[in-house]
Amino acid sequence: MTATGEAKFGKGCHLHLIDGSAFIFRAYHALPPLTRKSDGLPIGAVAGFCNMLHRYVEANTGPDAPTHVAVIFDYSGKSFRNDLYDQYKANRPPAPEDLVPQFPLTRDATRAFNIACKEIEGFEADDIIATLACQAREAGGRCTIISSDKDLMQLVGDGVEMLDAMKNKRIDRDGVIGKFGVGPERVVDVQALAGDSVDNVPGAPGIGIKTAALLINEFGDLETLLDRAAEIKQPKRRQTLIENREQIELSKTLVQLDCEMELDFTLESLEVRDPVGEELMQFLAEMEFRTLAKRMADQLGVEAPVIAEAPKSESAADAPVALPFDVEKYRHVRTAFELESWIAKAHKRGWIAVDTETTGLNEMQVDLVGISLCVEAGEACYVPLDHKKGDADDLFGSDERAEGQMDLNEAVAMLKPLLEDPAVLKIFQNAKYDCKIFKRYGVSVAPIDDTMLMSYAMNAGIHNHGMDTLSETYLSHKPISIKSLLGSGKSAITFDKVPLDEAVKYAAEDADITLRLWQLFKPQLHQKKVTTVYETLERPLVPVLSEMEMHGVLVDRDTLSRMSNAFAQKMAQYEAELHELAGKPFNVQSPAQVGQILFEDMALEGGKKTKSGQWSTPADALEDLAVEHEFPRLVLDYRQLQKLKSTYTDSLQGHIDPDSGRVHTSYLQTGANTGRLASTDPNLQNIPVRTEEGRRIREAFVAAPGNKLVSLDYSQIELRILAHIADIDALKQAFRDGLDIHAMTASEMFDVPLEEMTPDVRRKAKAINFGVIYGISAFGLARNLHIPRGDAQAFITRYFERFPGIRKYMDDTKAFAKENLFVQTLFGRKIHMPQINAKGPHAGFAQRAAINAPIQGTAADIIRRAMIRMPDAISHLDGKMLLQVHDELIFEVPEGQVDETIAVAREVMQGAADPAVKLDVPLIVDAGVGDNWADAH
DNA sequence: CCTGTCACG
DNA sequence: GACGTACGTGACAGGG
Repeated sequence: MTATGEAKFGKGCHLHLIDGSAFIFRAYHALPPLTRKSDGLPIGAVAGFCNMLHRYVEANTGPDAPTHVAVIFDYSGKSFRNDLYDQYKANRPPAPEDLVPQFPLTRDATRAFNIACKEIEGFEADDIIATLACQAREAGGRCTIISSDKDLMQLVGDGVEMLDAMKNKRIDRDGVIGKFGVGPERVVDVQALAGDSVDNVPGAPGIGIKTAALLINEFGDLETLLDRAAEIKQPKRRQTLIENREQIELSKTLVQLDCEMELDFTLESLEVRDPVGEELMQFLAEMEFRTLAKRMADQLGVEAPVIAEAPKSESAADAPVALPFDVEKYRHVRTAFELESWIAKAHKRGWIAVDTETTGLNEMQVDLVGISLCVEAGEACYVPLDHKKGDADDLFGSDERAEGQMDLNEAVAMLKPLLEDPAVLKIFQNAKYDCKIFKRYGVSVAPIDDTMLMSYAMNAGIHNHGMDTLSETYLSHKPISIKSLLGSGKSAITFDKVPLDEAVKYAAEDADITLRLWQLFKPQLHQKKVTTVYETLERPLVPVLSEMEMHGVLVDRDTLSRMSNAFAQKMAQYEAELHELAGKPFNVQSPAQVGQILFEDMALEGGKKTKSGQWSTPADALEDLAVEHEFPRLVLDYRQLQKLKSTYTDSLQGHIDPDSGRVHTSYLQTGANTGRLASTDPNLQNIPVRTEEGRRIREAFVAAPGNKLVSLDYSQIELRILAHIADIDALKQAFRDGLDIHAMTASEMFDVPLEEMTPDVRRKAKAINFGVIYGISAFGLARNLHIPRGDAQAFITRYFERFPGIRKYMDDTKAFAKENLFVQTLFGRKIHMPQINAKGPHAGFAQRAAINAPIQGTAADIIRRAMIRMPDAISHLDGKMLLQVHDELIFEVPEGQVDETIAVAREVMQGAADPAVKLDVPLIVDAGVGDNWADAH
């Protein structure tokens, strides 16, 4: 646009009138709830508004460019129409909270672009537009109204046209007739009759645009129609028009635009002006619109302003002011027709947040109850599929299906193509759970994103990653608690018994939250530099773990049952002996009672109390007493059996799935801050191995007939990583030479040649090696080795003399943690250490954790990489990866494929760091084979 | 629901 | 100078 000089508006002039409110609302709904980085001011609508203005200016430079332009706004508050009819626009919901502060900013934006900006108290934008359009027409010029508001159609004709900027469609006289069935001059008549539910214009009840147009065309105009209403043949219509004459006439005054307003400016003053570079830049800089500022600066040939990157904020206090949550807006999808529109929306958008509701938490057993979906923040639905009828009289509920539900199979069949569509991203909170459920219903969901894993990649060590925590921390919104729906304890119900209206709110909210978290987290992954961690270590692990868990491991119930009986017998025997020794019956399982007998009745020395004032009786304390007394020895033996029986032989039987006959653990991908997995329900990562009696429990973990269990484990992986990270030449060389690393350490420390090494010296060195990994302390080492603290300190001092690089690593790591509040693995995983600068007794704790985390975490990353590559690597074989125990992978393999599987899997594991990290030490994997886990290990 | 204890890497 | 300490997990029992 170029300035044309001051001249009278007239023939050859072309006025553009932009409906500002329409721009604002379109901008608001088109963009996510963006906020100004520096202070959290919502600016999404302003950003969209500016982009639209910019696009508008760009599009209007040709020969048909406007000579005059103005953006017209509604004056906030009531207009003269409210004086005529107090219900006018009364059912309009108030503007969204985060939009309100943006209204004045859009005026500023308009002025910054050097475009005339007009609003007048007591009038709506439409009236100003009408007045200006009429003036332009009378002066012999043209006028284009940029709006899609149908109220403005009454102005079209004689050089006035409308332009729907969204669809880039011009509306002329014919367009109006197409829409209203009458010419522009009669549009008010039709509107007066048809009314408008959006603006709350009453009109004539029962008469819509079609009928209104018919009547107006028959009678010519509204006044004639009302005067001759008695002639109308249809009795209903006749009666309506006669009875509602006053209301219809009022409606006409409401829809009739005012063309004769007094304006305090002239058409000429609206002449197109070029933007003033400095003013525009100042505004864009204030708003912190970097991209647009740069683009406009280039176009105008001025310097782009420097806009400082605001410090990244993480707490709820400066979280973005988002769209408020409104459970009333969530939809209950009852029919295939309705579901279809949500599916179409997802295809169009390219992503969808999904959440499943089920009858429980065990993915292998529970039934699907419903599915919630969300494509746009604040717009979510729930598709109930198998809810039961609530029945207040029946304590046990009813098995009858509730009304208002789609058929489950039909819904799943409709969703399957979407959930499997490689072009549509499916967003979950804890994807593994939902993917396993869908898998059981024949749907293989892909590709996925997972807000829980995103949070874990970004914030491990800062908070947990459950939906409640994430929602409260980042969205400042406390979700509906599942407890409030299900209750707790014995009287808890399952989700299929939850009334549909409550279920809709809860379930849809979960999908809404998931989508909003995703919108927030996705760009943050880059900012926090953990995209690679998320993309290569977290997301691809989901399908791998899903498959392992669903496959499960075969556990022999009879073996466990026999062991339980044997344990029970022995325990009864021990218990009798203990009661005898105590001289009275007591509960052996109660540490308090055991402590009382030991330290009060028997008056043994050295008893310590716990924080809560009870006698403390941990195993190592009893171990010391057991040297001289029978009672503590028996308590220890009893406790061991009790542990084995209750935690393993008894409870594992309860975890055998009745359908598969196998045990399906669940891995928590975000359970350990270091990157390790955790295993629950049951925990298969702590099956006994250290004692002979405990190890026999592993005999119950067996291979299916014709198969073997194969175990592959990394040898000394953490020490190898320490040697690499701390860059200790002697250790690295020892690993390259395949030496016994503990013996080598002992040799270095105690000046004993390798060939003269005694087991006891080696044992001490081994303890020190582990101590180093854990962030060694004299106290810890002393306790572990049962030696005086002074001796332990001497060992440590000696160790650091021999391996000064280790001390340097420890100091450097601590310093890095204190400076950055996190430490990192070799693969870029961040483990946050918020306590690292704490004073007092916590200080040492956090420092040792900081030393350990990069080592443990790097090992965890390596085995994750191996697991992610494993399914493809062994896809030509029939064996399956079943379990992971931190440095060990367990497979079930057909007998004939054992050797080949070991060869392939070993290769994958030993090469798992490549090519991302080139380790200075080799990774070595040991393998074992057997009919059960005890033999395979 | 919290604490103590103990199983694993 | 005293304090309290090996790192990371989960499950179970007892006891309020």
